[in-house]
Amino acid sequence: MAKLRQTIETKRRIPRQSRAAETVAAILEGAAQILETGGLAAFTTNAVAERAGVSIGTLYQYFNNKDAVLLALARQEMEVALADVGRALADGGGDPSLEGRVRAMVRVIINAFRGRQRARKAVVQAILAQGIGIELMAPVASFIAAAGAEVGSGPQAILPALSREQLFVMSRAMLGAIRAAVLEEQPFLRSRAFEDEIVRLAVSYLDSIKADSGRNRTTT
Amino acid sequence: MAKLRQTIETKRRIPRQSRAAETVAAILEGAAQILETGGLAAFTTNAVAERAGVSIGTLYQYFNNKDAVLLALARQEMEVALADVGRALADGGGDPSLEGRVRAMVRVIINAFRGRQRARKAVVQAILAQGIGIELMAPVASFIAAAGAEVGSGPQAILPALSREQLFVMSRAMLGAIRAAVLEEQPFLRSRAFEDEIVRLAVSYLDSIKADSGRNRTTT
Amino acid sequence: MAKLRQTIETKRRIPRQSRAAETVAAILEGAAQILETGGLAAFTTNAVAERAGVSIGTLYQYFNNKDAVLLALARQEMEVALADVGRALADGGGDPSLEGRVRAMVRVIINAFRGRQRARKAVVQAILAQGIGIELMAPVASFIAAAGAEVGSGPQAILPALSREQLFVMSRAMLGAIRAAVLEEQPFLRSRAFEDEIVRLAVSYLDSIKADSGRNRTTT
Amino acid sequence: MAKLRQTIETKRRIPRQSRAAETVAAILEGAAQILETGGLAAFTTNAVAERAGVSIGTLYQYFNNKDAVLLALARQEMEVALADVGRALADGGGDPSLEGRVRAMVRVIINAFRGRQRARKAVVQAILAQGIGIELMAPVASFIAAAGAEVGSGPQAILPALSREQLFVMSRAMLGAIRAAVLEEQPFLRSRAFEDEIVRLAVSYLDSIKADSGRNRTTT
DNA sequence: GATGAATGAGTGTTCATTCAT
DNA sequence: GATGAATGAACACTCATTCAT
Repeated sequence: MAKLRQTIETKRRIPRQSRAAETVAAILEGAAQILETGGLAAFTTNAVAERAGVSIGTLYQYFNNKDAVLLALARQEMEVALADVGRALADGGGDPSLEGRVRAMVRVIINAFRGRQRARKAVVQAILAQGIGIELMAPVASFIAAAGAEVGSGPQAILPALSREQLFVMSRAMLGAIRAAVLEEQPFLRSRAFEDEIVRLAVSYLDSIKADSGRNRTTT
Repeated sequence: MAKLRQTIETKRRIPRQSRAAETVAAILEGAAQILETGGLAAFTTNAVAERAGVSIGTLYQYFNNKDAVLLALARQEMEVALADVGRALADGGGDPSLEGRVRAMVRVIINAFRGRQRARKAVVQAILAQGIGIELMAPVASFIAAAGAEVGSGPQAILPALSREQLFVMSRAMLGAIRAAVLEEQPFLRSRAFEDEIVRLAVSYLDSIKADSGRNRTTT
Repeated sequence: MAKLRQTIETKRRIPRQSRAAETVAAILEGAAQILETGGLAAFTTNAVAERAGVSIGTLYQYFNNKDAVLLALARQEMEVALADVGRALADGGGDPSLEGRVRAMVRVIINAFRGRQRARKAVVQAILAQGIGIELMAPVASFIAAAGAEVGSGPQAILPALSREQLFVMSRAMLGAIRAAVLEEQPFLRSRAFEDEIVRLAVSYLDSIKADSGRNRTTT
Repeated sequence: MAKLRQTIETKRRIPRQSRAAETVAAILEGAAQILETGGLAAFTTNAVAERAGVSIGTLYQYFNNKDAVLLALARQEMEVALADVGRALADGGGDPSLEGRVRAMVRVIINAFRGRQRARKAVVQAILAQGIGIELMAPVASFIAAAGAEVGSGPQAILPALSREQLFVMSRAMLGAIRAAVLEEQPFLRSRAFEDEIVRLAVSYLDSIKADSGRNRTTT
């Protein structure tokens, strides 16, 4: 990390050829594996290159510096997670009620944190350690905001539009509770009781907002 | 950090004499200042020793390794924060209602994270980066649990006893949201709107539990 | 060399103790030996440290970076050379005439270039490769200027004050010719004939200036 | 540069075809531009190839290694400079007197060093950094020697034949002074005053030789 | 012939830790 | 007990060079 001279710029080489694309994929996979196995402490460029089966020079042909690898990995994971959450919110896994959708999302998030736990943890930490976190979170936030708005609009308009702070509190509270359970390796992580409480947290919060909103509107 | 060869063991020297205690305090203060000024990247043992006004050799006379310094700092901060939270929950800062107590606690936590923001952020990250986080969080969790139980019991029993999962979800959700705001350096961290939403989160959740509990009891 | 972040600043540690002074001396001696043996290409910090009999860490405790070592070596050599030239100019080695003084200086310079030829060459090149050359040359130039003025003043005022360009041309012409003979390993380097020609170059040039000066003054 | 394993040998490919010749020219032009823009530090084979608009593989098809490119560039520049000096000495730019010819030559040399100053500086340094300098200088020296002899002989024999040492001292003194002005980036490089002094240096030296020579011949 | 992806030895530099004084 | 000079393993990163396509 040290003194990263060239921050997030263009990658040294834009992979046009299929071989190059494979190489990039291999490096990211190697990076994830290293993080998973040894955490951030083991995440050295040489280790990543070796695990990826490429030379250190090749790694640097595609990534400006160590952080760029981490950042790319973070983006990749983000996108996958976002798509999953999006699907969950869209249909609720068969139960289109507010509770159904929230419950589907909770399951997705728990599972997201289960695979490659350490890798994700390391990525999150590393990202936050720099200023980049906020930038990366932006799409997540706007996505959830959009999804929230969607849930809250339509014919039976379940929800009013959420404020910036409300969006933040709800998303971070849920994520925080789930992440803590994962990191602390709580035995009830996969239990129905835990899932119920997360859902209760979200639904009761949204209900409270709706109630307030209604009161404000009909104050006549 | 690197290859920390000796994990958390016994400190080399237990400060019994006043001068020794002062030295330890100076080192921890130096550590906090370094973290505050330059973040985790600037946190080197040599820098800490210099800022503390002691030699590097002296630092190693009181701390086994770099991590031990970080850990000691984390413990120190924890204890202070815990005492503050305890006081807040006990009286609600003048408003003994449930909402009053929750609001008082939220303020305390936010403020706890506010002073020396960067130092705390760095401590949190560093602690999480190792396995130590869970161990350190344990007393906090149990404290909040105990406090929660206290709030929920007694003469006017505002709350039913919370289940293990409920205590976990509530405490971690609140802490998670606040911590995220700190780590992401959200501008609304100190705003009334943010505080309101945290309070809403906690109160609506507890209300929901109470409602359920009532229904279960008086099956009507 | 690469991206020297901190240019010429304060050394990391100012050697106060005798041991430290010895270490610095050992490093500079090691640097000179490495340059002498393998030229600039062999001049790596690790090689210097090893030759000096210290660890690489110790080297960096006294020098900010690779260039700082080179610069310190250059300064050291400069000072020695300057003192020698100064003595030669002062007394002419027994012959206080202009020619006597110039001849004494020529001998000193030839000898200066003979010892550790490659080391000096490398130092000069390295110094010039950066912007530092001019800065370093400044004291040399002013010294020669002062010496020249001294030679040219006094009772029998042999010389008028030299202009900036005249000082430059005379010093560089002499140095250039001698250096070329050294670098090209000319067989006549130590011959009387060569010395005579260098002296002729200097003396005839100075005479020409004196003649011009006289003409300008007495134009009535 | 590093460990140049294969020194100056035969080029891999002698450009016989026009396209090949163009490629070589493009590479040398690219090399000059890179040196001019970023100095020796920026002079990497990849950078040169890219600037030249060819692939790195193609560069290595025409040049054995990095140094070969530098050497070829140096030779090219030398030849041009030599031709210019020859013309200057031949006619003196209209003033066929000794001073006229010398002045014409000085101007040519200064101008030779002026265009693409940084590129030339880098070439000179790089060349000197290896043992190649002497080899390359040889033709220059012998050329000037021949020219000097020519000036000093013939019908109106302005000069006696110069000795080996005299030729050496005169040519190297002039070149040395000019080169130093270029390398040190002296502001007066293009000034009339500087040119005057170089001319004075050469003419006064030659006059001194002539005077001596006359004295020796006509002991009177 | 040309390409450019891949290589990997090598370099400068940091910093946790030790131990002689 | 305190000091701080010394240590050296480890790391991020570069770039000359090769060779399969």
